[in-house]
Amino acid sequence: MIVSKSFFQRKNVVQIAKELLGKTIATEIYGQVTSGIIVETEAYSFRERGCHAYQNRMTERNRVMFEEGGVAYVYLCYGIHNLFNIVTNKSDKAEAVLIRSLQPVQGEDLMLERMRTTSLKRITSGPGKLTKALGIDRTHNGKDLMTSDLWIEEGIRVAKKDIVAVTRIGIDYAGEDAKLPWRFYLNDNAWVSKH
DNA sequence: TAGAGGATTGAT
DNA sequence: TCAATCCTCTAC
Repeated sequence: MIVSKSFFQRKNVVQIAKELLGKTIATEIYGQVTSGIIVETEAYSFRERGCHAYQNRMTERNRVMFEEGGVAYVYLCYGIHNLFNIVTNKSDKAEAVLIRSLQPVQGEDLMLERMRTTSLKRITSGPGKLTKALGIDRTHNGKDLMTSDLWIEEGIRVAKKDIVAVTRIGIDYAGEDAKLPWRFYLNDNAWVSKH
């Protein structure tokens, strides 16, 4: 079952980041489906410095963060990697959840081909890697997540005790906000990004 | 319009 | 520990 817009348009981005663990993200490109279970996420809000939209600063890049929840925010990081976020909350409340790691479910062969490797190990364990494995790039920026080529589905049930909350990665510049425990992952899951 | 740097990754 | 790599943002 596809996750509906109302799920993403709720106010609490941290809660949504937690609840996304266990759900499935899928793409269909040239008729070929690849998908994976979300095992690691991070929350971002206009209220804190780690966020591109901190203090409601809108730029050409982060414009879609100000749209209604349920669309994709994809941007290029370090000139090399596409990072995939799900925009949440109502319009003009710029919040999003970064998807950091997946556990492959469907289309493994195609993922291996895209990653130019023969081992499934760690193939989607990292925000830059999972976009490449699923074929997500900036052409998906602003796309509605209920469409036929990029969507979120219900997945596995996750127990609260299996969710670990820690600080986010790569936002040292955010000062005190870098200490927020807004990164979530499934305990003991082999597909979580290393760090 | 130039210059700096980044929500990363993989090799050394 | 460091380079790859290029787009975005800021300041001039």
